[in-house]
Amino acid sequence: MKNEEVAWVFHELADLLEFKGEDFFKIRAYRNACKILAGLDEPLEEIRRRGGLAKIPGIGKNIAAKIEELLATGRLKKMEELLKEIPPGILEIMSLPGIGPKRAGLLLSSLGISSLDELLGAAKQGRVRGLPGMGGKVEKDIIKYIEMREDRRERVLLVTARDLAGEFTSFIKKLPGVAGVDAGGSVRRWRESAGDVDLVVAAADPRRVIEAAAGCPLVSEVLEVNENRVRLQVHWGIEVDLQVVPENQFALALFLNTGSRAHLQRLASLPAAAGINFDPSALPSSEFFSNEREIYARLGLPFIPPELREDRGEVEAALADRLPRLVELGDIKGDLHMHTTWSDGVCTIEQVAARAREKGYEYIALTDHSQSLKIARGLSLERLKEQHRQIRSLNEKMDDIQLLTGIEVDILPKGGLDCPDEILKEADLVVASVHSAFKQDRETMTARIISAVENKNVDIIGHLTGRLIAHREAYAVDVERVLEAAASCGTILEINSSPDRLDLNDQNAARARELGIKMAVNTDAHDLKRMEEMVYGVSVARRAWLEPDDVVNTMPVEKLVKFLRNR
DNA sequence: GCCGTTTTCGGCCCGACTGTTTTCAGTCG
Repeated sequence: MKNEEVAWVFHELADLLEFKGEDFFKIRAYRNACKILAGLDEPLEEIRRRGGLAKIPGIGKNIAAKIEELLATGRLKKMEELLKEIPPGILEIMSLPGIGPKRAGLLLSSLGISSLDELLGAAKQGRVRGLPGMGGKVEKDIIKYIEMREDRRERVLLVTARDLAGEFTSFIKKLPGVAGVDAGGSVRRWRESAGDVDLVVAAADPRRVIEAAAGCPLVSEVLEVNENRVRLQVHWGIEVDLQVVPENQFALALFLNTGSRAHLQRLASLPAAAGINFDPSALPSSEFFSNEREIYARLGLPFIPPELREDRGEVEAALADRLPRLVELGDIKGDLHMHTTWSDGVCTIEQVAARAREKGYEYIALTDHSQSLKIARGLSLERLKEQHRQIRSLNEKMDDIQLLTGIEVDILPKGGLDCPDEILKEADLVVASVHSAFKQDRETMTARIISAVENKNVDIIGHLTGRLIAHREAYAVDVERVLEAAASCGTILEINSSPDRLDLNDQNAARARELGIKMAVNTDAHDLKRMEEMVYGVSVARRAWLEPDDVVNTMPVEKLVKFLRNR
């Protein structure tokens, strides 16, 4: 079992216990374990082998034993017992915004509702309003959120699609007769979510590859087969579309498969495109290309990176030879938004710094939460000062990486920041973000965020819109007005790399670039594993046409420090 | 359920918002 799968069991266990009304602290211990396990960068199997499970901070004897059981049997007795008394649909109901254990319990006991379908039906018949504590608004929200979920059921986060593409690719690669395999489609263009995973395989014998692929342990069902394509349902709730082509058609197939449709249509309209069939079903073609560069050259164009292939002006830019030199992961020299055990992170400053050094970063900023965010153990002013003292003293001991003192300060509901200016002034770097009162009206929220943009001590605005992809809408905020304010104040905007945030998104980041705003691509990591998510933020930057100069954390350390000081 | 140099029990633990109320329960981050 993978770490994430084990972590997920504890997440569900916590939900079930919450439904039962068990002890708050016990539930919190499970939730905490879930967070810790998901953040480990060593496989649990290995930790178990050397008997280290109970030594993980936050994992005690009981949870360690449950992990053992899961790794050994793939099951958890306690979980199975709970599921005997609680219908599994309850977990889905509880995951709706505004529905917690109490309301889920009430729905079950008074209306016998134990699935989203039943709940939707009851809400539409107006049977939910009238239950104690639930009125028309709750009922309307229930309908809204369930329908929203159904709309999105077909798509998964990019990170999930990429993980799946990776696993499937390595399975296919090992098959005999396979000369190459790569993912196309939205996965290759790094769109924020994907409807399926498109794989292109180079092999002489399609039937053999298709048969073997259908036997991959990830596959739950074969949906459709023809002579060189197969559509497979995978256990992760997503489909894989596999196309097998002869090796000399691979580049063209991957190109056509990558899309987007709009990009291909735009290319097809070029005079130089005469003779090329842009319909993927026209393969095999009579023209051969050994790579995509040759295809673009044949069209009279320089290579266009997949992230740009959206028909947002990239073809015109290519024709004029004015494609951007896109920022790359290798350009990133540090991470400016990270959490440690001082607030809600699971690693110490030393652990984070050591990993950053391994990654070749020149600097990192430690930005733990501010005092108001109690749930994240936000730092009191005293603790903040103490942390900054520790960072400075650690800094003196390390000559190959610079640790910047920082804070992620809350932007308070009424505007203003959760930390006095004289203290913010002392920090090397200040990220300001909204973490409360998400439902304020557009005017209030916009003014609130602009108040932070205009504060001279704020360097970066964190995750500007607060959206969680497929889970929570952005706050009602007039992004354009905030961007204008940021442009005029010189405030940096964050591209948060967390795969469920990606906030700014590509379109907002592109607009910010037009306005001359500098951006910072940050992970907001709470553990070592999430430090690896930088690549997702970089992908947003690339889709937004950002060059290294647009991104402040491509600067070498001296330049960055000077830049921050002179802002 | 976890933790501990004040250590094997007792502490961990918050405030704001929302929709429903007419004084508050439930949810959330």
